[in-house]
Amino acid sequence: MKDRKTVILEAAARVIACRGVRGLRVEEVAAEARVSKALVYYHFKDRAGLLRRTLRFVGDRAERYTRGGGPGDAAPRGPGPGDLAPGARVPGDPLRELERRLLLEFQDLPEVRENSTAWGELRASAVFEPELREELARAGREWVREIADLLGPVGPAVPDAALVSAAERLTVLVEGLSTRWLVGLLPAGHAAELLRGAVAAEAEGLRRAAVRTACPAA
Amino acid sequence: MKDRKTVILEAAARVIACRGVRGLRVEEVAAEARVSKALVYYHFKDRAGLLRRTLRFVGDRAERYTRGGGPGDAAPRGPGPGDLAPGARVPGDPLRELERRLLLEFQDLPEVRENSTAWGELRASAVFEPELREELARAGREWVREIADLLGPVGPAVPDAALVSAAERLTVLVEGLSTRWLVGLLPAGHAAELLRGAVAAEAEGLRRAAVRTACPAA
DNA sequence: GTCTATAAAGCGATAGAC
DNA sequence: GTCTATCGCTTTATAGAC
Repeated sequence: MKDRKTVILEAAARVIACRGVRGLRVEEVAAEARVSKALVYYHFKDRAGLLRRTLRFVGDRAERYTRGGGPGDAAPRGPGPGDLAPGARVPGDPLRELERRLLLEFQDLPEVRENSTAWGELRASAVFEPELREELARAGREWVREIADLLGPVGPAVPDAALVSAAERLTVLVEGLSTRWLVGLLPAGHAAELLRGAVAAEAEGLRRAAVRTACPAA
Repeated sequence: MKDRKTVILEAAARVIACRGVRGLRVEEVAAEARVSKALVYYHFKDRAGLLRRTLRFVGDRAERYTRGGGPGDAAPRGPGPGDLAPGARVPGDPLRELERRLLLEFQDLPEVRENSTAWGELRASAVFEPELREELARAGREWVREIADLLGPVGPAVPDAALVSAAERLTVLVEGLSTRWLVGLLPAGHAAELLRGAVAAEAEGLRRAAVRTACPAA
């Protein structure tokens, strides 16, 4: 049972996806949600409030499709092999699992495009609006932590700092590729290929680091 | 002898650096340049014209500090070893030269910040404004080509496609790191460290690719 | 909670004098 | 080329009825 407030948030997400944060007009959101302008102000106080809540709303959705899981999710049906038992972590190559996870950002689904666009806008806007930075930083840390954990199994005894550095590079790269993909400068297939190359390069680097840690003499 | 037109362009670059492309107000540019609003319209026709010319102006400046060169330049005094004879290409390790080149984007100079900010805005805006894409694509291709050429010397007989892929990843990474740096989420030192790690990982990957090309049996 | 109507402000753009 | 003054549209935000 969707209340009007949620309807407005979904509408705002769609508007941001095609006009950008700074192109968002309260009136257009109201029209998209089929409510009056005044109702938007009633629920969200002002334009800035609407923006804040929409960004959080979008962030919550991203967690849903990102960690495959709960019922009712938009099934993250990656480009990989066939389906998996629900909830089962992919057993095979941990690198493949990591790739699959990162490639979710390039699914051509409306929800994914909306989320990627909104996050791109958030990043870009944060350069000029300091109050957006904390949320951005928090989301970034979680995202890096998740990827670092997925990187762990590539080899035994890799120092955590190295995992985090590699994860930081990979997440930054995914963000950049995502922007280019959204702009239309980079087909999803090419983005995927570049990403796989980076994953391979980072994994190789980590294995070498592990060797140096294990036997510093080498 | 700066004419008013140039003064206005410089003012516009500063305004973009602290308000963003989409936060730019013609009136603020006029005030920053200490001229009347009408004069801005006289020289640039309308807001869009001002934006176009400012972006080109900023792009030209970037080439100046990026390829070290002509007289009167802001000397690109990197964090590396001491000065070099003017015009001399660094002779030593080609990887160091590449790193130096990429690290120029993190110099804490007003001009560099302004340029990075403006390009970040251009990228972000292009998601919603298709007419910006061509210039973005052209600049991107040149930048990738330059980095690919710098990557060439890491090993003999590396296929060009591999160089281009690595260069694409590195440029995307630099853009992403630059954004985080501008936002204040990432100190320049940490950005430099991550970048060095990526350069090392990519170089190692290229060397392995070269080996596979040379003796496919391996 | 939701609407219609309207106030108030912001901002791009132009007219016309010098 | 440069200024002052102003027009007119767009957009945010509020008042007040239901």
